[in-house]
Amino acid sequence: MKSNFNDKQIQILEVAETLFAEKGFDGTSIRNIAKVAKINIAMVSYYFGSKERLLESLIVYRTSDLKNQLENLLQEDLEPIDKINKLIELYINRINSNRGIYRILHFEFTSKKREQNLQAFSELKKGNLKSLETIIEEGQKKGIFRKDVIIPLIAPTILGTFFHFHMNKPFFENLLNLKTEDLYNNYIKTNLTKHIQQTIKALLIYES
Amino acid sequence: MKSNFNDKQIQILEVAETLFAEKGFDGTSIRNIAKVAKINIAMVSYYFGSKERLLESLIVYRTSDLKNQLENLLQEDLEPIDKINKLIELYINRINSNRGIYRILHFEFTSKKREQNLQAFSELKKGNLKSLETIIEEGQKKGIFRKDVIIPLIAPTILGTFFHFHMNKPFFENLLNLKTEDLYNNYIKTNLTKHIQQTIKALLIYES
DNA sequence: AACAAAACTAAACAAGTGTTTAATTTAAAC
DNA sequence: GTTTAAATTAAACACTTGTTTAGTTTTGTT
Repeated sequence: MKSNFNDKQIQILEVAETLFAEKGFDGTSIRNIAKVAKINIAMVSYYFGSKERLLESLIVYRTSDLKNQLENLLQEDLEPIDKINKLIELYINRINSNRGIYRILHFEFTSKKREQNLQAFSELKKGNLKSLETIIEEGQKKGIFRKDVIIPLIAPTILGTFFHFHMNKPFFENLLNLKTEDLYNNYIKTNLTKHIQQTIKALLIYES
Repeated sequence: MKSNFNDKQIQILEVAETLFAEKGFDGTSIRNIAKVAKINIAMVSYYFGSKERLLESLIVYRTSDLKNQLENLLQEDLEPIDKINKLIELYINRINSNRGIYRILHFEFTSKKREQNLQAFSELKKGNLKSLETIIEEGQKKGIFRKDVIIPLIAPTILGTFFHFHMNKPFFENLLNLKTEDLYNNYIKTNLTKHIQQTIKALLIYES
């Protein structure tokens, strides 16, 4: 699918992404965006209509291909537990390399202020949940996964663990001695991902 | 410990808590607070000095007694796994009935804008982690808990799961048919808490 | 009752907000 | 090369922001 945005729009969107992620939607002004993107302040209204619509465009711009990635994973010929592990890796990787937009989604679309624009985002989440459900039910049929787990709560455990870690970045950088950005990213890719995989595996396979 | 705030200050703090939680710090104006609290707009500056200092005061006002609760739990005569379960219950309960301030902490103190005020909050987190560590090491010594878990990542799993659930409240209300506030709260107290306890137990006890 | 400190108020302040306007420059089409 | 549309601009718009000021009212103390 070709992007519907031209170069200038993309330039604005990416500056907006950084600033919204850093200082929040309300904490970022159009003049702020314009200055960093080196454009005139009227260009935001010209291209996107309003600040609010700029945010909507940003979400469309960033979340359009996750669905495909998940569907491809479902088709792969793997054991359920390996699919789960791959799904976790996919999620963490994707969110971690698109921190900006996910931080924004996490922040802006949970406040009462913007409940309306929620629908597209909600559909995305429902689709993701469906994928997870398919994999787990597959494992349950095969007798590998326990059946008394609450599937919709597994997503919060996967994503919540990552987010809570990342939201407290300065705290964990200090605690775990992750002095450079590389060390921090590496810790996420190895230890944190492993921890989440280990947790979900234990939850799904453990028999009391 | 007697509160350092007088009635009027507490009145302002509680209105600020609700509004900050609903619309964020930047999304809430002093005039907004003043209107809801039915006070003059100058009173915020008069009592707290500034909007920023009002936020600081709010955090002090709300997070002063968690430490004691945790220390009492540590002293109780319980099996490690029961202590863990009780700790999870304590956390969820507490955060759930103080949603406002924890939402604010979660939102405002993870952005670059307010990294300075982070210290007191960081100390609180370190203390909490220490408590969790004590319990888990006790279980490991007794041979009940596995030893290859990364303890600092367990807190993100507990708190992150709850937060991610709560941050997506409208989504889960819809998905799980929790039409009233009571149903939603009850789901947290029973199913969500159970899910987290089950997850952590599986993680700590599971042997591959 | 007289005084002083605290509590409270309306008004003003300077600065910043998102958006619109009208004019100008650039690019594309013929 | 002229015409037409798109892109870009500086300036202005009306409004909101956090904070301060200079009073007034209330409260407590002697």
